[in-house]
Amino acid sequence: MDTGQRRGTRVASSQSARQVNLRSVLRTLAAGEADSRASLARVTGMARPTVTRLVAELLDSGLVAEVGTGSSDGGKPPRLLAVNRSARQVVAIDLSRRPLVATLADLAGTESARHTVGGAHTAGDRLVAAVVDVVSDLAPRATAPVAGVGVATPGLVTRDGVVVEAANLGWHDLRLASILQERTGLPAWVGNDADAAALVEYGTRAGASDGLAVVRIGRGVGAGLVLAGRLHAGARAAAGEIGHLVVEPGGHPCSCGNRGCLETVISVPSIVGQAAAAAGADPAGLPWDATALRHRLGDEAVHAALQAAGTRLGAMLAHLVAIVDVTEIVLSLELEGVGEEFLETVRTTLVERLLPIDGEQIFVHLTDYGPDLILHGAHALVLAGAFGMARP
Amino acid sequence: MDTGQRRGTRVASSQSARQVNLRSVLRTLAAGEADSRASLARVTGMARPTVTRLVAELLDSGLVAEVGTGSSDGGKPPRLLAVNRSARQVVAIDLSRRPLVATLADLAGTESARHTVGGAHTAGDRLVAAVVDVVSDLAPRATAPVAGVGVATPGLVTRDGVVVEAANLGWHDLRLASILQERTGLPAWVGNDADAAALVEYGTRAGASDGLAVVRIGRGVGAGLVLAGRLHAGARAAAGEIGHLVVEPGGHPCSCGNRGCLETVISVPSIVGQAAAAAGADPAGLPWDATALRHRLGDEAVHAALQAAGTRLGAMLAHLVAIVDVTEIVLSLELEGVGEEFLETVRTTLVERLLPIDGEQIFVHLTDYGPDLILHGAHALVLAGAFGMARP
DNA sequence: GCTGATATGTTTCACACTGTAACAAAGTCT
DNA sequence: AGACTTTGTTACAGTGTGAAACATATCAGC
Repeated sequence: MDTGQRRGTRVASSQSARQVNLRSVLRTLAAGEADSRASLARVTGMARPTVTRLVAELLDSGLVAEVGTGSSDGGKPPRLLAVNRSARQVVAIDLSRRPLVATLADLAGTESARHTVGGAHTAGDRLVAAVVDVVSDLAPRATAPVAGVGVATPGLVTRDGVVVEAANLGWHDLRLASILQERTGLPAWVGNDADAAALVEYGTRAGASDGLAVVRIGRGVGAGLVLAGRLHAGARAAAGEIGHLVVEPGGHPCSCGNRGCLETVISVPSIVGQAAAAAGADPAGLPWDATALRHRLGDEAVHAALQAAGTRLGAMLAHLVAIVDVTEIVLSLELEGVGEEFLETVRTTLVERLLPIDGEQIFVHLTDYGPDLILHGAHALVLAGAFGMARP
Repeated sequence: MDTGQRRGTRVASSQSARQVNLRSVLRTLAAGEADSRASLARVTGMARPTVTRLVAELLDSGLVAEVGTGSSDGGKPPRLLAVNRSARQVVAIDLSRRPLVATLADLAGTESARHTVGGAHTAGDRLVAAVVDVVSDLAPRATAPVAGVGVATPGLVTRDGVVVEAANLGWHDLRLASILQERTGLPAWVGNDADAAALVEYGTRAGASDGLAVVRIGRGVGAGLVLAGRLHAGARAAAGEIGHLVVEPGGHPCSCGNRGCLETVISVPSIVGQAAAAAGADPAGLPWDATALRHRLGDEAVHAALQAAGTRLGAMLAHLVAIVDVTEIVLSLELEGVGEEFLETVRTTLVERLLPIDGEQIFVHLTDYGPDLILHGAHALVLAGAFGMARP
């Protein structure tokens, strides 16, 4: 299959057309939009013999299996097809956490191994080596062919897997995808952490017809966008880098040198800090857990801090919706114990800031993946790159 | 050629592959990236015989012509090829102005006829009829085959040419592209006015590698986005509809019922109104011309109003850049006589609101097309739809 | 001025893929 | 049981690309 992550003029030959059709069949099957050769032909618009041939190749490779016979509809009963999710395995790596987390899983995301490696401050070449090592360790344990390696990392990442800038990891213009491919012999896909998160949410959220945004709020703040069914990285791979957008000129100082960046208002340390300040407590060492904070600082202080953050987030999301027109927004909040109340604050502000009709159609949720969101995103990078599959 | 404006699973056959390659050749030639069969083969990656065949078809259709012989580079000299911009004509219609403006022009945009038709309040079915009429009037005057009709309209427009909502024109869920195609017999492309503007600016701005935003400021405010080389319409065709985003909660009342919408701060009527208020004058009947306003209201009042609008616009653009990461922004301001000073205010705010490195790489210009920007956009809709040509 | 080298453009042919038509297979309905 | 329907396959024609060889036209060097 295609190793993905190239750009530029691509020639259309009969062979490349075949790849397109092959992916189309696999994607349609994976999405559950068809379950037999005949229904595949109807859904994809291809002729039945063509589908037969493509399915034959997928059966050969093991990616698809015949799983029984369907009920007849007045004629010969169809032979049911399904993607064999255990036919390949995937190495997924989440570099947004330190130590990094890596898993070996099948196509459905069922884990068979998990590693957490590296000190909290491993960076630069040593981090590259650590990544290569963990792949070299996990890949041989696979009980099925390994489809590839997916890496989700903070920082700016181009479509072809070059980490333009990841200050915290000490990486600049690092051709990570190529390096991994060379040193591990496996195809590799590298993406920004929020982008990867957006990809996996896009694949699993029913409502996300062709657009979705994921907003990650942890130490920093970042967003990932799927627009028109594709990851949107931006001209400089900086799309969704909203953490250091100044939303309160003259506000609190930020690590970047400016004042009033979004991160100074809605990052988890900021929220915790606000709550501590309201309660007159020392912010240091406080847990990233709203329930625990309420016990220590009192309901009111925590509530006020969350209100402030939710309002600011809602205003930012209103801008996001007005500009790119996504209808699904998924939040990944590293502050535990935050629920519906916070979401309501966000939604209320969002609606207030948009035209009434506009705001009503926007859905804001919390992610269902919890802290493993990015890891699943790394997994989804491989699915999308190697098979064109949006859903796991 | 393809009538464009469809969506969904598209089958890849050898014939569709040929269309892709044919467009690739034409686009490469139109962009000036190649000028002979051999150079086309190099740039597009196709084999020389393939290029010869495709070029033969383009020569047959008259779209491309042999324009001479190039200088030899140690071998047989190449036979130079060029797109024949007078081989086709295009009907372009701008519905953002009342009365509407329609032109007949060749592919380069050279006009051979121009009509302004309809009263200032023509709407609904009568406006549809007026559009059909103007096409029926212009098309027969063409001295070359008409490639199609391009319509740029305010409101929400889907990719397949359905006007979902255009309140001022009295249109709701109007399948305008299909209607025009049926009643005029010509292929038609319909797009949002700001989107069309973005398309033509994208085609002609050298700096816009793969992303660009056009922000239109007139009676209302709207933006058009080209992302990753494609028009971005959004999930509900509402991308770039930033006019009624609330940026000053509790601010001035807006026609939409809310308060503090962006339009209440930076639309031309708002700017004029602000200047009038500062000078203690009656805003009614004032001209949309900064120079004239300075004479009537004094430098200071106009300067202050422009400063306020420029600052607010800069803040909005900072959000735009942080979210979608475009590096080129083109402004279309219907207030005459506004120049570099205003742009500097916008740029300064933009840079202040972004990370220093980020802001430096963003280019903000005024459009060079003046009031005909949207008309050229409508023209570009046809070029893009019928030929896949980004540049006129 | 002739010869070899070089780049352009065309012809010929093999190869790959899709779609149509016809057919076999395995059910349902009357 | 026989007609009908739907599924899946086989055979073949049509269309398109690419590789190799070839014709063509110029430059460079002797």
